[in-house]
Amino acid sequence: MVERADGARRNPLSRDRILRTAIALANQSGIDSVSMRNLAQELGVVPMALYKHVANKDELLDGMIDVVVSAIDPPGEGLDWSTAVRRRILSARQALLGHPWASRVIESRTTPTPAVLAYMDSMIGMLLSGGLSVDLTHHVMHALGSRLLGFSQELFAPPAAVDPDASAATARALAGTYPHLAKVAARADHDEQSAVGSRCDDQFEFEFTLDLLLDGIEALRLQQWSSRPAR
Amino acid sequence: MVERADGARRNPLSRDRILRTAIALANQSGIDSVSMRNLAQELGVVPMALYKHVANKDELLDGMIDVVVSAIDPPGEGLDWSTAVRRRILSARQALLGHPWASRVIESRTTPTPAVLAYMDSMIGMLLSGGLSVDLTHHVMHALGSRLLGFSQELFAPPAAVDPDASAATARALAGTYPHLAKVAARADHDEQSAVGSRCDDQFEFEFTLDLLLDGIEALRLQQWSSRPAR
DNA sequence: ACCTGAACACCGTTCAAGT
DNA sequence: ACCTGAACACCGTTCAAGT
Repeated sequence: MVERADGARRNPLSRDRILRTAIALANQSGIDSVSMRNLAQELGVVPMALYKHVANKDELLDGMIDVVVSAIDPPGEGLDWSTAVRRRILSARQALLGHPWASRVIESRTTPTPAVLAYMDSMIGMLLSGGLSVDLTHHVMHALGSRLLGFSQELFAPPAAVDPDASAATARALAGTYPHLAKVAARADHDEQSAVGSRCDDQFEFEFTLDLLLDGIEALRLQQWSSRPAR
Repeated sequence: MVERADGARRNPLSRDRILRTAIALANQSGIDSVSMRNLAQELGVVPMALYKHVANKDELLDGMIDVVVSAIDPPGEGLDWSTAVRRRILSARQALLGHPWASRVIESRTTPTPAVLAYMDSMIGMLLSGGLSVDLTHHVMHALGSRLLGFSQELFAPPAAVDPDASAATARALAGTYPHLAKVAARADHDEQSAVGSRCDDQFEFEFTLDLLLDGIEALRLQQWSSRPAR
């Protein structure tokens, strides 16, 4: 048989190539299309070939997460704690924005991956060196929660692009059943002169909430707040 | 054939019975065990029998959510907005606490269910009648996000009960790689005199964050904050 | 020793055959 | 008209057979 330039030969399978292909596949076709079988086909190999580089699907998902999380900027230098944390969280948000599957996958893990642990450790370091007590830092980590990684924690995924006519009709119908909701949605729509798609400025909402939390935390730090009575 | 007391006869299949069984199954064995086939077996019917009462699995999940969300207390009367919202969110948290699968399922839906929409509408009503502007209310709904339904938005599920010896060993190992994390975790552990299981008081953390947000929002209301310049 | 096809135990859902 | 067994197109993973 002639030594033809088959993909496997020119581009041997590796954990790195598997992860990069899996991420590209998830970005393009959604996380549900990342099955071992489908991914193998994408790579031009038999499904079982993947199992030499990843133990199982969970390890594949962990690896995908670590690639994404590792792309978050390192802490900035010479900033007050609040600005430094703010910038880093916004960087995390940017890192995750191109990988809409990532937040769901991260949340589904029962055990944090190394890159996530390293990120959390670094974040805690920023808080401590910013003058927050160990006690306050602990509660702040809980309060920021998944927002640390840039999750918006909104309740619903942005509704896919909708037919304007249909959405106008349903909007009218909804206004009858959910008058308060319609009132707020109408206001938001009006301001952005969109039809009824209820397009919110996600970046604004994210920063609004983040600042609400950071400002509250800074106030607690200034008053030397503690979750336990001083002795 | 004798008229025997078979389950199907005494207890005919209905949408309600399907939903209640599905919820019980999810509570007991986890949401992954709620498959159409498994659920059917639990009910003593053939899988296809379910499809007469629910269109498909998505509709089943929507139904399960609505049952849980409908159990949240209605708004209290005669309270200031902040207290009323606080109580209701804590009630939502209680309602969801017995259904650990619910938050993940709610987040996985692309379209909100009727009960969730009704809850959100009611919450918006509470904010508006509490004196928040439509503009502020809009941003507050984003800021509270899934917390409105009692989600803690923590990053990782509580680690399942761990072997103390093993966890002590890994804790020492982790302390080397993640020193800041270990410092905060050790402090939290010490205070609760637990071993190294890192048992946090989830209720305290939830209320801490909720109050951080509500206090910040009340301050914005008092200063008549607006996301746009007054004209 | 390495690789992989077939198999196992699942899934949600369709569809045609049976009553 | 109603019900349901078999089938379809998947899944992650095991395992034994082939090289």
